[in-house]
Amino acid sequence: MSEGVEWALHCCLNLTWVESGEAVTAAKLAGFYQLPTAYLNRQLQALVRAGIVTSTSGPRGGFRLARDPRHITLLDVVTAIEGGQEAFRCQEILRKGPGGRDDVDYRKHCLVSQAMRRADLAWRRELAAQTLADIKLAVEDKRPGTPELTRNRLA
Amino acid sequence: MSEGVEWALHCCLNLTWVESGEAVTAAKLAGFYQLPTAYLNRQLQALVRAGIVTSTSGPRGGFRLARDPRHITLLDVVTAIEGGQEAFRCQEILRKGPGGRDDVDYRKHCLVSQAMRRADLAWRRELAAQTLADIKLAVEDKRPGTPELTRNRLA
DNA sequence: GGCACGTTACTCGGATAACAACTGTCCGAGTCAAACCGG
DNA sequence: CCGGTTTGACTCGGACAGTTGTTATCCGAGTAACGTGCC
Repeated sequence: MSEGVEWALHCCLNLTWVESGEAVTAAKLAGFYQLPTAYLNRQLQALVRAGIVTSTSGPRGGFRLARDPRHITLLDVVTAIEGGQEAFRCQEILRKGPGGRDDVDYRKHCLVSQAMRRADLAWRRELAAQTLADIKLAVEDKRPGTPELTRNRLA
Repeated sequence: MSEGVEWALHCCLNLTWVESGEAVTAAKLAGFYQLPTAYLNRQLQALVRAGIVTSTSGPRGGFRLARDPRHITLLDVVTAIEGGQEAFRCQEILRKGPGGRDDVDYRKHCLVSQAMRRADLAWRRELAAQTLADIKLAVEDKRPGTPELTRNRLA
C-alpha cells in the first residue's frame, strides 16, 4: 500500500482540529511532519477529487475538510489514495484453463476469487466502521493538549 | 498485491487433486493455465521456502503439497508469496511531528496505526479461516468432474 | 539373470534483464488580498 | 475619506525525472532413471 495513505490520514486528522472556515496550505501540513511538500500536495489533490477535502487557491488559500469528520471514514481516505480496486485482482486465469469459457465472469464464479473477496470485504468493513471523528476523540482523550497544539502549529 | 498469489492459490488447489506421492513439474502446472513457466517456478520456490510444498529434482521430480490441505490456509499461501508484512506499513511520521519522541514505538501507540492494524487483522482472520480443503470440497460440489479432469491434465 | 557403474536427460534454483508503479520535483494557471490612485 | 483599479504574491494543479518493486527470462547444479557391461 502506498505511503501516501498514512500521510493523508494524519493530515485529515489534523484538519479536524483547525478552526472551521480556516484553510491550511500544503506547506503547513507538510511541515508538520517534515514531509516533501510537493508530493503531499499530490496526495491532497486525490482527496479533493474524492470529495473529502476542498481546496482554495490564492492568498489565505489551502485545504479544509469537505464535511463533518463523523461522516469521513478511514475507508474513504484509503480509497481516495489507493483507488477503490481490490487488493487481490482476479485475472480470471480459469478462462485459460481446461473447460474455460469466454462468456463466464470468473470474478463471480471462481471460488478462489470469492474467498479472497470475502477477506477484502472484511478489511473494508473494518475501515468503514472507523470515522475520523472516532480517532479524533480517542486522541483527545489520550493526549488532551493535541487540539490546541495542532491548531497553533498549523496557524 | 502480486499476481503470483492467484497463480499460487490455483496451483496449490490443483495439487490437492493429484495422486498422493506423485510430483508435478512447474511446466505442467504452468501449462494448465498457459502461464510463463519460469516465473511460476519462482513463485513455487517461495511456497517451498514457506514449507507449503516440497520439491524434488531430476526425472519424475516436481512439486507436491507438504501437508494435508486441511492444514493449509489461504493466509499461509498469501503470506508465502507476499511476505508477511502488513499492507499498511506505519512509517511512524508522528516521530517527526511536534512532541515526537525517539524512544516511543508509534506502531503501537499511534491510533491511526492501530486502526489500520485492526483492519489488517480482520483481513488475515478471514484468510486464515479458509483452508485449501474447504475450497477443494466446494469446487468438487460445484463441478464434480474437476478432480479427474485435473488429475489427467497434470499426469 | 543380477548387480554395479557410467551416461543422459530432466528438474529445480538462483542469478540476470525488462517493465511498471511509486516516490519525489518543478513550473505554470488561476485567484485573492492588498496597495495605490483618483474622486 | 471612500471606491475602483492595478499590481503582486500566493496557492493549487498538472506535467516531468529518479528510484524501488514486480514481472519475465535464462542457464547452471544436482538428481534420479536408464542403458550398458561385467560377474
